[in-house]
Amino acid sequence: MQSEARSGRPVIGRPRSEGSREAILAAVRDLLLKGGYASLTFEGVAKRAGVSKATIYRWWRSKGELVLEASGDAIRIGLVPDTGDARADIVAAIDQLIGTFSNRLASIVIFAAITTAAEDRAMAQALRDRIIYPWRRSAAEALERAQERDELAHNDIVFLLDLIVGTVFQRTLVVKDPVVEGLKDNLMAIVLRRRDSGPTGSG
Amino acid sequence: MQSEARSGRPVIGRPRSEGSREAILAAVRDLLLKGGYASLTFEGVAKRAGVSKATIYRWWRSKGELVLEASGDAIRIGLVPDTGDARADIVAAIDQLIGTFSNRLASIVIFAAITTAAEDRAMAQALRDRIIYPWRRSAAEALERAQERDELAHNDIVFLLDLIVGTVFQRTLVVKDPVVEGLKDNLMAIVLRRRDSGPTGSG
Amino acid sequence: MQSEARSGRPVIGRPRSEGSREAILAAVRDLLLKGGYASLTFEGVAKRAGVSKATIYRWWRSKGELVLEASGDAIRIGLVPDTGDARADIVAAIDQLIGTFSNRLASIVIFAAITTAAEDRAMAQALRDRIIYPWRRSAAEALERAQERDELAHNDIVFLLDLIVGTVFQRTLVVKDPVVEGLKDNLMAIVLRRRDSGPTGSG
Amino acid sequence: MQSEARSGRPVIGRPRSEGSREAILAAVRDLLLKGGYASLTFEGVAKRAGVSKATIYRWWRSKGELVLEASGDAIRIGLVPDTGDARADIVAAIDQLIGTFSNRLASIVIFAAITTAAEDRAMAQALRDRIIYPWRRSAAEALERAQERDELAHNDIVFLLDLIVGTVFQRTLVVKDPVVEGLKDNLMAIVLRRRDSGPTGSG
DNA sequence: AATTAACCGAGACGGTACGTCAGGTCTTGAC
DNA sequence: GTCAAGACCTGACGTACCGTCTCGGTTAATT
Repeated sequence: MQSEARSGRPVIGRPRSEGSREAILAAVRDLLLKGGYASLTFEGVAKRAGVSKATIYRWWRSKGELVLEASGDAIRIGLVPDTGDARADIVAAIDQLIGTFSNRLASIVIFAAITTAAEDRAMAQALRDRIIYPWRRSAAEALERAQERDELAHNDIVFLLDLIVGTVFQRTLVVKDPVVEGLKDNLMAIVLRRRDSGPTGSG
Repeated sequence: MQSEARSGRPVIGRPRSEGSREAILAAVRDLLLKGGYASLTFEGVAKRAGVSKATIYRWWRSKGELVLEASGDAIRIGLVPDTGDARADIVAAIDQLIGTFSNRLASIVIFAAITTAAEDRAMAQALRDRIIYPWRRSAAEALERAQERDELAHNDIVFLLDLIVGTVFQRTLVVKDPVVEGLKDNLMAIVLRRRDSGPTGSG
Repeated sequence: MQSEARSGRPVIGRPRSEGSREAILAAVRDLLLKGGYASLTFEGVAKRAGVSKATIYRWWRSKGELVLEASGDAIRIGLVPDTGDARADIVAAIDQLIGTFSNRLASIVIFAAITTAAEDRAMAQALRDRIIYPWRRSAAEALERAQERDELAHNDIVFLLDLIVGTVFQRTLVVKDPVVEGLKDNLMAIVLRRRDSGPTGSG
Repeated sequence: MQSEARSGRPVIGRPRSEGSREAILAAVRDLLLKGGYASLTFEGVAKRAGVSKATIYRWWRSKGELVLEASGDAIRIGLVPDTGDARADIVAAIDQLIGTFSNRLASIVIFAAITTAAEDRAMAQALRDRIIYPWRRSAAEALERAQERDELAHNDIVFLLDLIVGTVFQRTLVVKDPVVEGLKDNLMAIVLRRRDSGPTGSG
C-alpha cells in the first residue's frame, strides 16, 4: 500500500527519512503488543517514535493503514507448497493458518482489521488482499490437486476454505484454545476422504 | 449483568425512570444501525435520548454493556428444540445461528463483542454467556442425540460446534456471502454421516 | 462581556468554577507581562492556569476577549470629575489617560486591541466601549463646561479629544518617552485659551 | 536592511533571481490586502509566488522585514518641501501624513510595525527609520522656519510633531474618520499663531 | 569549454499550537 | 435517591505553519 506509492514518488525534494519510517513502525508494533489496537493513538506513536505527528499523517492516512504496514510479515501467511503429496500440502496450509493466527501481533491486527473492515471498505479490501487471499488461492490449488485424485471428502472447495479458515479462527482467536494439535487432525479428517477407519476424538 | 445490579438497588427514594432506560436503549440501537459500533459515543446517545451522560454512566459502565443490553433479543439465539428427529434439530440449530448472524444489529454487536473481548475479559465473558453458550449447550445436546444414534460423521462434538460456528461466522460476517442456502446443506453433509450418496456442491 | 452572560445563565447544572476563572485570568496577565500579546497562546494559558483548553474556549472565544477581560481594571480609565474648576477637571482627564497608557499591562492590551481591531470588528468595538469611550464622554463634558466659560482655545471638541488621545498615545506608547511631565502642560496650553502669557517649552 | 546585505554578497556564483524577488513581494502585497498581517504566512507567500519557502527565508529573516520591504513606497512619506511659505510647507507635511495613513496597504503595514515593534527592537528601529523619521526631520525643519518668523503658536517643536502625528494617526487609523478635511485645518489652527480671528469648528 | 559557487524548487522533518470532540467525573437544584 | 443539566480535566483528534534541512538541478562569471 505504501511501498508502491513510495517508489512512484518524484525524485525531487528531500528524500523520505527511512529512520523515521522504521521508528514509527517499530513504535506501532510495541504499542500494539502493549495495549492493543483500541488504545493505539497517533499521538502515542509519535511520542514513542520521537517523530512529529505530521510525519505520520503524511504517510499513513488511518490507524488501519499504519497497523497493516507495521505488522508486515507477521500477518503474511506463507503460500502453500506443491510437493506432489496433496495431503501434506493441505496439512502445511492449515499449519500456516494456525501459525499466523497464533502469533500475538498478528491476532491483534486481524481483529483490528475485521472490526475496521465493518466500517471501512478500503481496509476490508486491504485485509483480504494481504492476509487471507494469497493463502486462500494457493490453498485452493492444493485442494484442487487433491480433488483431481479423488481424495477430497467434499466437492465445494470454496466452502472447504471457509470451513478451514472459520474453524481455525474460532478455535484460536475466539475460544482461544491453546491446544490446537487435535484441530489440525480433525480438520484433515473432515476435508479428506477417509481411507479406512474414521478419526477419533472426544468432545 | 445489569439486571442483577438493578434488582439490588434500594427500594427507597425516587425510582428509576423506565422512560429514560428505554430512550437510551432505543438511541443505542438507532445509532448502532446508523454508524456502527466505533462511532457510537456516550455523548451521542445522551443527546439523542434526551438524557444526561451521568444517567447512562450510572447504569452502564462501558459501551460494551450498553450495547449488549440494547441489542437485547436481536442477539439472543434461540434454544435448539428436541423433536426426536436429530437431523431436523441440527438443521434448526444452524438456521438459528445463520438467522442471528444475518441480522444487521446483531452482526454489529457480535463484531463489537469479539473485538472488545480481546481487551476486555468481562465483555468476552458476557458475550459467551449471552450469545453463544446457551445455543452451544442445546446444540451440543442435539449433536449428542445424533451421536447416540450413530448419525454423526465425527466424534468430537466440541470440534463440530467450533466448526459450525466458525464456518457460519466466516461466511456471513467476514466474507459476507449473502447466499447462505448452500451453507446449511454443506454443513449438514459434514456433520452427519452420509446415508446413501455424498453431497454435491460447486464452489 | 462575560459577567452579563454569566448572570444570564440558567441556574441548573453544575455552576461555573470561579477558581478556574480567576486562575485563567491571572495566567493571562502573567503571560502578557512576560511575553506580550503575540506569544500568548491558549495552550500556554491552560498549562499555567492548570486548566483544560476546553474550559477556556467554553468561556472566551478569542484571545482578544480573554485579554480584554483579564486586563480588567488596568485598562479602565477613570471618569473625569466635575469639581467646578474646568481646568482642574481637564488636567485630571489627561492624567488619567497618561496613567492608563503608562501601565505596562494596559499598554500591551491597548496595542493588541488596536492591532486586532484592524481585522476583528467585535474586538474594536469592545476596545472602544470599555477603554476609550467612557473616558471620552466624561472628558467631553469637562471640555463643554470649559467651553461654556469661554476657556477653550478651540471650538471643535471632538477634534480636541482626538488630539489629546492621539498625542498621549503617540508620546507614551509609540515614542515611549518616559518624561511625560511636559506633555500634560503642553496639552493644557493647546486646549485652553491662554490667560496672560503663553506657555513655554523646549523640544 | 536588505539592500546592504544584498550588496555585500559575493559576486561569483549564480546571481539572485530578481523574478523570484518581485514575485515574492507582489505576493506579500496581495495577501496583506486580502487578509491582513496576522493571516500572512511564509507558507502562503511561497505558494502564491510559486517559490520555495527556503528562498524566502534566505533573503528575509522575519515577517516584519518581508512586509516592510514589500510595502516599499506605499509607506514612504514624502519629504516636506521648502517653498519659502512656511504655512504652505506645513500644510504639505500634514497632507503627506494623511495621504500615507489613508493608504490601505500602508495602514496595514503601520499597524503591523507598531505591534511588532512592541516586541522586536530591530523592527521598531526599522519602522522609525523608514516611515516616520525622514518625514519628521524635514517637517521639523519646516516648523523651525515658521518659528523663526514667529508664526508658531507653540515653542516645543518635538511636542508639535508628536501632536500632529498622534492626532492624524488617531483620526485616520483608530477612529477611521473618512472625513479628514477639517482635520488639516484644525491642526493648522493649533500649530500656527492665529493671525486675526480664531479658528472655527463645531464639535 | 570547463569549472565552480551560489541559487533555486521541491518537499520531508520535528515542532508548537490550533480549535474540536469525547471520555469520565463532579456538583447543583428539581422532582 | 434519582434525574437533567452542564461544568470540568484529560487526552487525542487532524490541520496549519514554523523554521530547518536535504536533495537534484540551474545559472553565469571565472578560469
